[in-house]
Amino acid sequence: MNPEQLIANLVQEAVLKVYGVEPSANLLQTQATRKEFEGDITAVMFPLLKISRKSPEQTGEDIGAFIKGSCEDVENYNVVKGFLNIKLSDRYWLETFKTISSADNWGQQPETGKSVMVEFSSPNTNKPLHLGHIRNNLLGWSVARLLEVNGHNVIRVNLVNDRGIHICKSMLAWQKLSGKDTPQNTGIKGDHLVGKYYVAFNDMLKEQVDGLVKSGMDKEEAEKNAPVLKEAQQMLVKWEKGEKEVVELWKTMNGWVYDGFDKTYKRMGVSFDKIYYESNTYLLGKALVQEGLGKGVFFTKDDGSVWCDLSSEGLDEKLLLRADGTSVYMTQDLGTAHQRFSEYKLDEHIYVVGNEQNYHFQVLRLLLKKLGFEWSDNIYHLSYGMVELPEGKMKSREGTVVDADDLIDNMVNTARETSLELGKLDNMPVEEKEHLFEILGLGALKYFIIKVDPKKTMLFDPKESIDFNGNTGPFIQYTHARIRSIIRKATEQGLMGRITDSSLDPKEREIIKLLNLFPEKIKEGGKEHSPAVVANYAYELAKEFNQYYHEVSILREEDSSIKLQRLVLIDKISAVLRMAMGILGIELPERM
RNA sequence: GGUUCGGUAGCUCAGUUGGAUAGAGCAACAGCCUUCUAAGCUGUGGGUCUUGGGUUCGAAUCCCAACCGAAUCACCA
Repeated sequence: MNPEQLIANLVQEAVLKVYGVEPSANLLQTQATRKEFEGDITAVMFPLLKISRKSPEQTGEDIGAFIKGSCEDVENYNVVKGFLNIKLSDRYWLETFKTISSADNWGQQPETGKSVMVEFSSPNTNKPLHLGHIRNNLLGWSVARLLEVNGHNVIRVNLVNDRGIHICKSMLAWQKLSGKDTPQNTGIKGDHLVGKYYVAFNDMLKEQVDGLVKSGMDKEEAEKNAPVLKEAQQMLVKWEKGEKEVVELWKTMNGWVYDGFDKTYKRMGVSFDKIYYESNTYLLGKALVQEGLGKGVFFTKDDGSVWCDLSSEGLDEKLLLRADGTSVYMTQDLGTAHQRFSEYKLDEHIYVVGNEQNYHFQVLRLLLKKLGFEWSDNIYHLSYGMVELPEGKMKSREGTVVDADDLIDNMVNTARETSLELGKLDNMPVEEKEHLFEILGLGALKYFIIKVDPKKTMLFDPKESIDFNGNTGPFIQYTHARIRSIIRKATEQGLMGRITDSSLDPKEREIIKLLNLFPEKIKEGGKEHSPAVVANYAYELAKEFNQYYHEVSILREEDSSIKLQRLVLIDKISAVLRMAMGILGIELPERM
C-alpha cells in the first residue's frame, strides 16, 4: 500500500480509538517528511485538534504512541510542533522495493480502453521547421507517450497546412528565379529549398513596394498592389480552380518539403499515425454551419456572411462563412473535430498548439457546445508559450528564427567536441560514437525544452542549452551510463541476483521512496498534460543516484548480500530512468 | 478596453490536495580524481516569492485589487 495512504488509515483508526470520533477524510493530511527531520511520512495534527481538544504536541504524542503499538511497520515516531513524523521499518521499505523491482515496466498502467487523439506539429509547407516547432513536437510526443503509459490508446496526428497564399509565394518565386532547381540537383534539403524561395519572394515584394513608395504611392497601398503579390493571388485562384500546371508544381514542391520534414521528424524521433492535409479538409464544416443556422445559434448578416454572437460569453462576434460562402479556419476546425470524433470514437482530443491560438480554441469549444456536441468538453488545448531568444523574439521576417535542423546539428557538434575533449571514448567504434553524439546532442536539446512548464514563455539561450553540467539531459544520460557500467561488471562477476533482506542506508531509503513515487508522478503529468513533471523527476532520481554513488561502494563491499541489494537497486534506477526519459523521447546510452 | 496566461536568488527554472527554516542548476568562491566513469560529489555566499489587502492555526500556493510583462480580440491559418 502507498505509504501515505497507510499512515492516513492508521491515524484514522487512532483518532477513533483514542478520541472516540471518526475523522472525515479531509482531516487526515499526510506528506513526505522533510529531509531535516527523522521519519518517512508526516501526519499533520492541526486539522485534528478540534477532535482531540488538546495541544498539537499532545495530539501527536497520543496518535504516535497508538499507531506505533498497532502497526509493526511503524518503527518509530517523533513530534515536532504539530507534525507527527513516522518512521517506517526497513522491512516495509524492502517489501515496497520488492514490488517495484518485480514489475517489468514500473509505472505502466493497465489498459483503460480510452482513445485519445493528440494533434501536434502542424507545420506550413512554405518553410522549414523552427525552434517553435521543436517545442511543439517534443510536447506532443511526450504527452502522447504519457497518455500511453497511463493506459490509453493514443492516435498521433499532424495537420499540415499545405494550401493558401503562402505556398503560392514560394512557388511563384521558384518559377521566376529558377524554374529548375530541385533538392537533387542543388543538394539542398527540400524544405530548406522551398523556404529559400519563400524568403526570396518577400525580398522581391519588399523591393517592389519600396519602388512604388518612391514613385509616390502610399505604403499601405503599395503593399496591396505590388505586382508579385497580385501574381501570387492569381496563382492561388488557379490552384483553387485546379489548373493542371499550378497543381503539378504545388505537388512537386510540397513533395520536396515532405521529404525534408520526414528527415527532421525522424531525427527528432517523432512520427504520426495519420497526417491530415488542409487541402483535403478545408471545405469541412460548412454543413455544421448550416446546422447551426437551423438551430438558431448562428445568424446571417446583410451581406450574407454567417456569424456567431459570443458577446454573452464576454467574447466578440465570430465569422464562420464569408459573404461569398467560403469558409475560414474556424469553419474547418469545427468540421475536422466533428469528423475525428465520429470516425475514431474519441474520448479525448488534445491539440498541441501555441498560446497565440488560445482565443481560437476557446471559441472552438464554445461553438461546438452551442451546436450541442457533448464531446465539446473533451477537447483540450495544450497551449504552450513562445520560445524566446536572448536577443528578443523570433520573427521569421527579420530572419531571427532558429532553424530546427541547424540547431540540432549544432547541438550534436557540441556534444562531439565536448566528448572528444573529455577523451573517454577512445576505444569506442566510430559508428557507436556518432550515435552517442547524436543522442547526447538531442538529449540536451529535448531535456532543456521539456523541463520547463509548457504554458510559460521560455528563454532559449543556445550557450546555456549546450552546457552539459547540472540539470541537463546529458547529466541523466551520464548517470545511466555509469549505472550500466557497474551492472556490466557485476554481471561479468556473476553477482546479479535477487534482493536479500538486510538493513537500509538512509540514502537507499530515499531512493526507494523516490522510485515508489514514479507512478504517481506520471499520472499527475498525464492529468496536467505536463511532461515537465517527468523531466524534473528524472533529474531528481539521477541526482540521488550520484550522491549514493559517492557515499557507498557498490561492487567493493565485503558483505556480498549488501552488494546484491545495491545492485538490484541501481539496476532499477536505470530502468526507471529509461522509462521516464523514454516518455520524453530521450535515449539513454549504455556507455559514454 | 475585453479575454487568456505569466511575475520565485544576478541568470535559467522547480516548488505536490494550503503545512515545518522556499529548492535545484548556471555564474562566484573553497575543497575532493592510486578506489565501481570527475559530463560527478561536498561546502560557502546569494530571497520583501512584484505590491497591498483578505480568508485561517498556517499562504509562494486560495480570493480581491493594483502594478509589470506576454499572447490574442482578422473576411490569415
